[in-house]
Amino acid sequence: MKLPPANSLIAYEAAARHSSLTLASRELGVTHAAVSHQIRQLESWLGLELFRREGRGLALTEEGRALGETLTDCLRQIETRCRSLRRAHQPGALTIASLPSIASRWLIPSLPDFQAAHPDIAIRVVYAHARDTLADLDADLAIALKEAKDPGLTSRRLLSRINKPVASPHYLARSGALGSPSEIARATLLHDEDPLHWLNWCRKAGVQPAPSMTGPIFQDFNLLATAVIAGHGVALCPVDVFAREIAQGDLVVLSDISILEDEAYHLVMPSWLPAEARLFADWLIGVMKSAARS
Amino acid sequence: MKLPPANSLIAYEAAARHSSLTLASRELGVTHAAVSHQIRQLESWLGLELFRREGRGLALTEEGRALGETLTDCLRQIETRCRSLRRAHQPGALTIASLPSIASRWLIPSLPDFQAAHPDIAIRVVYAHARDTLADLDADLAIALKEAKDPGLTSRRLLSRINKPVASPHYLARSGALGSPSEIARATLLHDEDPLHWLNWCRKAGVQPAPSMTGPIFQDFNLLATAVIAGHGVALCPVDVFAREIAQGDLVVLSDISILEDEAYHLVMPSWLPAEARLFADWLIGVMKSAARS
DNA sequence: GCTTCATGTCAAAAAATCTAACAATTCAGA
DNA sequence: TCTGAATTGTTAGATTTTTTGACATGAAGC
Repeated sequence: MKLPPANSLIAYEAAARHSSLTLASRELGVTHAAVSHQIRQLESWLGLELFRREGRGLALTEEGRALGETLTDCLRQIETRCRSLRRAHQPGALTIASLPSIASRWLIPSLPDFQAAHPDIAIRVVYAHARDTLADLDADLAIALKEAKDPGLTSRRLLSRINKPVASPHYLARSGALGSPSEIARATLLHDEDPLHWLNWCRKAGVQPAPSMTGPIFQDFNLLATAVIAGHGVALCPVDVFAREIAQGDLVVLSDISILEDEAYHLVMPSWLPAEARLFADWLIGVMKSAARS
Repeated sequence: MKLPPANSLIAYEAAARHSSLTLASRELGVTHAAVSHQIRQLESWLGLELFRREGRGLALTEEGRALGETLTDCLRQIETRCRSLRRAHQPGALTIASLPSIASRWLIPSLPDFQAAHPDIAIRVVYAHARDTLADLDADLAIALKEAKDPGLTSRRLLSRINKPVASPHYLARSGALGSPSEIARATLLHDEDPLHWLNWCRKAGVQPAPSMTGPIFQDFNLLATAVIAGHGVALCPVDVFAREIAQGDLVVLSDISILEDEAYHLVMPSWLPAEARLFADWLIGVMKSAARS
């Protein structure tokens, strides 16, 4: 294998990603002069221009863009691998990043079972948001909405994200039965961060959204969950996530008209996993499977 | 992005690939001590052992193997990209590595058309063997038997490799018509490097291979081609490669019993191509397509 | 036209990498 | 069991590379 000087590749990758020597130098913790040198070195090794210097600011050439993409891809992959190895060495410590909904409804309640079976593995759970990637989170495993396409990462489907309107029996007792979409649309609608969800549902159900569309908006999904279980109104919830509450009659599904039926919750992890993490991943998938059966 | 020292990764990759510091140091053109240093550095950055030192020789730990694989993959990808960029800069010079059969039957005969349309692009054709990879060949494009699975490489199917028995009209005039498999099996069989091909064909046709199975063996496919056209005997040839000769009656297909019907010739290239190379690739695919139609 | 921001350049300083020589270990064969 | 060849480990010092800091240059915005 005959590669350009490795450090020049690192420097170039950062510079290409930022389209800026200054930002790259800041990221790398060196001066801009150092980055400039490294890039010169790479350019002279390749015998071509990677940037067009345009006074203030850099513009990537076509070749530069191509190289930058490859480098970003590959380095990110290497970074992911190094991270997971590094953590793997902390014996028996495991960090799981999870969307709040799955964390509070599935992960935390089931965790004691896992702990009982593997008391030597220390589990740490951190919140993840929909946009976070595994690398950002500094976690061994992530529960996310999107499958990872990055090579070096593997995804396993956990639960469907299919959303239907649900309410508590208490609320229904007060409001009267909500049989039809138009009755639902006139109820107190509880929103998560994205008010478009109810709007989409109404459109799909073919009903006019009522003025009360401007119901309470809950930043955290778990606040919404608490509110709907407490009987504050009707919420659009992923029914698989609330399978237990629905089975026990604490929540009632009001309609089979659904949104987000094509999305799903996924477990995202590096393709190579240390033993503890693999153990945990298999266990979690098992929990979800048996839950889906029941 | 937070990566270990880049040079230590390069050194480790080579050491892991060879399972040897000495071989790695030779590849990198440094002393073994230097490689040893780099690997120590990487190990201490990661906080784990990558090798178990076993007296003479190294044994990779599980973590070491995992990291080594990722690194080899990624670095190879980067190398391919750098190579193609480097060559891209040689203005208008294009190297095509081709299997001898395609080179002499399709590439060389069609090349004048391309040259006429693009007189400024200098084409260099080199021989490739079935086992060579694009990176080994130092070429912009390769015509090979296998699709490239390496990310960063793209493959396009060119021609089927389906092989059938063919002979020249002269030979048939001398030998009499060869209508049945058993008659073919008793003819003078011309072999390429792999005598198993005729054996497989006989098995498929349900006939006993004759003692004359020990016919002439031609190292280079083009020698075989010359021999069969000159009327020396019957050869198993990829009919698509000889489409022109067959259409003009210089070769006659003796049977529809075929071997290698699932294999194909492919054009293998980096996913990103300089303009000239892309031009050539599109042209070549066009030539093959129009040939297949006629 | 002046200021600001970003990159380019250079020599000197700092840091890293590498080498050379020797030690230690293993393996194969005498 | 001994010996020699092959391989890795270790160290201090030499070498090379990288980085810095200070200043220069050029473009965009006011």
